[in-house]
Amino acid sequence: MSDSLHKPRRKGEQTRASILDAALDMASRDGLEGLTIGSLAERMGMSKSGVFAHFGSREDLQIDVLKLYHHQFEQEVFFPSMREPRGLPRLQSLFRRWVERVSREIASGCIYISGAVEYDDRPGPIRDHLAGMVQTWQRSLQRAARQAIDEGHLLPGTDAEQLVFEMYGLVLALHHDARFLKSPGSAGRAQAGFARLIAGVTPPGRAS
Amino acid sequence: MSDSLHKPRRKGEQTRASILDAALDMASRDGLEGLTIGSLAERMGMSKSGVFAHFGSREDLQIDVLKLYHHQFEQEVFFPSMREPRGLPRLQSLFRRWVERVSREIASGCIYISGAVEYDDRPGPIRDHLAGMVQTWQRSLQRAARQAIDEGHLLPGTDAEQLVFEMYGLVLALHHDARFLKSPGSAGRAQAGFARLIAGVTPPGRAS
DNA sequence: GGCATAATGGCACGATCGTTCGATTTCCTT
DNA sequence: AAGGAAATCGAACGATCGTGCCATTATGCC
Repeated sequence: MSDSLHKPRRKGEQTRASILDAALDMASRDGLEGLTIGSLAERMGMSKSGVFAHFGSREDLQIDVLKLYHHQFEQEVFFPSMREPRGLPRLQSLFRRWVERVSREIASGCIYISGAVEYDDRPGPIRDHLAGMVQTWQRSLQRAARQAIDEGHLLPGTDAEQLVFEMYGLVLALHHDARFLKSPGSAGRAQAGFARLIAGVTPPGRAS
Repeated sequence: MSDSLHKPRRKGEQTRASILDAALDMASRDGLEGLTIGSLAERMGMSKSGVFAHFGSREDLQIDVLKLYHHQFEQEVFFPSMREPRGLPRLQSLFRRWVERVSREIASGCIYISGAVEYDDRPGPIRDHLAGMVQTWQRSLQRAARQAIDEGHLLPGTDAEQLVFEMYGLVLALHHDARFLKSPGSAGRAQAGFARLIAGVTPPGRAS
């Protein structure tokens, strides 16, 4: 489970890593703002100050959780898709892996999505980090879409930003319906929506 | 501003109504869970207990805020659209007024959307009320979509639930990009996405 | 204009929060 | 094995939260 394959020279570093793992899990469930040092310490079987000592402040802890989430997201969604051939295959892989990850996260929750609501009106370093990560992700999708257009996989004149806007909407709807409304089949709906979205901007005569 | 056109016989009723107005505004900004009796009292220029006395508990206050929001949403989006001719015009009116309302709410926020994230893993009466309202709204959209199919405005075999899933996604993306990322032009993207969505399930040869 | 009643304020309680500080235990190196 | 550094604990602080209780003020009817 632990994503820390770094050298655990000191013991404190590996406890810190396992604290971060637990914090990420709790923040996925209750939101970054719902992450509390007391409950985190209780889950770790440590004292509050023992946990606290590993991070300069709660805000630093939250930011570290954010960075860990970003790292996992990259490893699971972004990098594997970048090994797909550029153009439509890569764009499709990005979306498919994204949907698969969010679907698997239904029991816990996606921090990019919950964080967007938690920090949409709460300025500060956490919001800045989060917004930067989300924008990075959206720009990656836009770049893949533009490449698909350049490769001739999608119709010329296709609006890449509009495409990504609607892709993001499909994942948001998936997260909303599956996690909040507990509605089954949402992942399929997201995939179906994406298929129709792509079909609308694909030159005639192609196989998926 | 006050949505209470009810007879303010007692004075307490109208202060209660103005408290609710302020509470709705604050909850739109900071979320239902961020709504605090202390700050609400400060904004009203009252004591905490003075505010508290109007509601049996904070939870009751939150639920009343929810009901007020639901009422306003109905008045502004649902009822006016129901006066449109059944079928595609009504469905389009529902979406257009919905987008317009969420666009106007960008400075404050949509409680249906923020609440979905806040209460996706927090059982209780608030979640139950909220989920009921959202499901009611989705079912209204589905009914309008089915009627549009029955009227022949949309292709037979169109999946109404899939249509509403994607409509909801467009509004979620609008809320996300506009409110969190402060990205301009999101309302236009939502409208464009809806136009494309409808065009895909419309029989050939029609004017909007 | 008095009087019952409603509306509001003042104050305190207990819980929880992030954070600090000093003592104490555990680790790692030589 | 010993000693210094790192890690952890225990207790407390101040702030904020929702809530209960009782006194006080304002309201509206006869």
